[in-house]
Amino acid sequence: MTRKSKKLNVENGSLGFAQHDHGTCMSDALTAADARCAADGLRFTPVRRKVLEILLQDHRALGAYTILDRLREDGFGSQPPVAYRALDFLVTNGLAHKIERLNAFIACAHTNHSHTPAFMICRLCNVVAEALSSTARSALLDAARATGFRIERTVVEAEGICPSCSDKADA
Amino acid sequence: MTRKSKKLNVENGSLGFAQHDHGTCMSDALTAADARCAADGLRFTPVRRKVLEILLQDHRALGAYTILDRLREDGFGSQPPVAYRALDFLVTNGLAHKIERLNAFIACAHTNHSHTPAFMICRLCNVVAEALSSTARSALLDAARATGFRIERTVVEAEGICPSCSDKADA
DNA sequence: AGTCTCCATGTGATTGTATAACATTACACC
DNA sequence: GGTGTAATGTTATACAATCACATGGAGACT
Repeated sequence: MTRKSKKLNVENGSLGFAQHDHGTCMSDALTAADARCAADGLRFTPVRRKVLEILLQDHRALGAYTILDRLREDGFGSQPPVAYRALDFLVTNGLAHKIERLNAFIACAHTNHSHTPAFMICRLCNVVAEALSSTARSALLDAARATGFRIERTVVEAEGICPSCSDKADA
Repeated sequence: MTRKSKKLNVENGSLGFAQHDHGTCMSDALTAADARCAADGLRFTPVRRKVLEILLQDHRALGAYTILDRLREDGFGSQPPVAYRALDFLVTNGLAHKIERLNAFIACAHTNHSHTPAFMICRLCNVVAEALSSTARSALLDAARATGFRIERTVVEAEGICPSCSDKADA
């Protein structure tokens, strides 16, 4: 119910909650996406690539209209469907995820594995970390099986305080 | 958004997708809410009570504007904040939950326990079942502890096909 | 070559979701 | 009564998502 700041912004690249080499992280992800699309016969068009680049630039979740603003700056179409269609492509093909809690999107951090991700969202700095949570999912599957519910998709998101913000608060 | 086509009365039990006596279910929940608010010194005002009644009437998740329409029919304020503030009160005090996947709200099915709920959402009939999934939560907690992340809230939602719709499809 | 089709993109408009900001009223308490 | 706080009313707007339709380009095919 609480919405933090208007537009989500960047300060330093942080994947998960650890520092990393952002340059290679980004180019690696892009080449992986290239390979993946080539292998599966998917068209990795300029808009789609650009949106993925935007998402990779900071590891925070970005709202569709923030993405749209950046697309416009780079000369792409400026109407909502441009962003939403690209995002839909990326999400459908596992290159990005939607964070339902924030109505926002983030680049996938584990492009290689097919996975059902879980997210940890820091409500102070807006960093989002992606975890591979097969355990949480199997727990859900058990609960579902008991009632005969057939799961097709799962949303697992935790909101709280990341280690870095926790340290700052202690100081 | 939320479809209303189907119908009203019985469909979803407190756990799983069983039938139940909706009349007593509803009045029980309301008296429980009364007691809870009295005990905690919370003001269960007419708008808040009305919104909870609306949510209890069907066990589907309702969008804020659907709720707002019904409030208007009953002579309450008709602007968005009226609904959102009441919903915020109900969610904050555990009398209702927000389904992030649907941007919609549902009455709590386990008012007595303090719990971290998990939901199963049928994408065909829109019924939402609330499960008490301590297991899924503990799995998340483990993942969080490993990174030093401090969880304050969790969102666990599964989307799929409920038993009832599954049976219809087989027929 | 041509042209056909599919898919992606561009654009304008609209609907749905949520909050900001500020005025006013109801209530508890001294 | 007066004062402080919580709740409500109201206007306006920001943000999220989709519809509908027009355009254009890449590949397939003859």
